[in-house]
Amino acid sequence: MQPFTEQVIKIILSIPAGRVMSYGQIARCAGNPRAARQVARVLHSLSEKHSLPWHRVVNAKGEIAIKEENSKKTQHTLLEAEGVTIINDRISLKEYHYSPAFIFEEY
DNA sequence: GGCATGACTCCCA
DNA sequence: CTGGGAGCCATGC
Repeated sequence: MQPFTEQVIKIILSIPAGRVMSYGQIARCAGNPRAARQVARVLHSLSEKHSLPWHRVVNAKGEIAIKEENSKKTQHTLLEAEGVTIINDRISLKEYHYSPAFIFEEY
């Protein structure tokens, strides 16, 4: 067993360029379907320290979840640079949603 | 142990 | 489409 936070970090690191995952799905893959908020919290506090590809993480609607305009713009730019098309600040989850080959079970 | 925090999600008006 | 409200729970002080 590993801390939920580490599971989350590993999953985020496993997201390939040009793909995105929602907070909810990351939480599910970490074995905790209702921990979407914890995922958010992890990013809020650890993204910079761990150099995580947080720009590949969006909310359930495929929109950029971050509030700060500056970072939001950065994420938008980074995603398009990886080939993700963003229409009306919305990403087509059908096309870009990523399902990891592994999944952490309940621990 | 208690309490606040959080870049969420789901549901309904 | 927007907005509000409830549920959710790991983490840190």
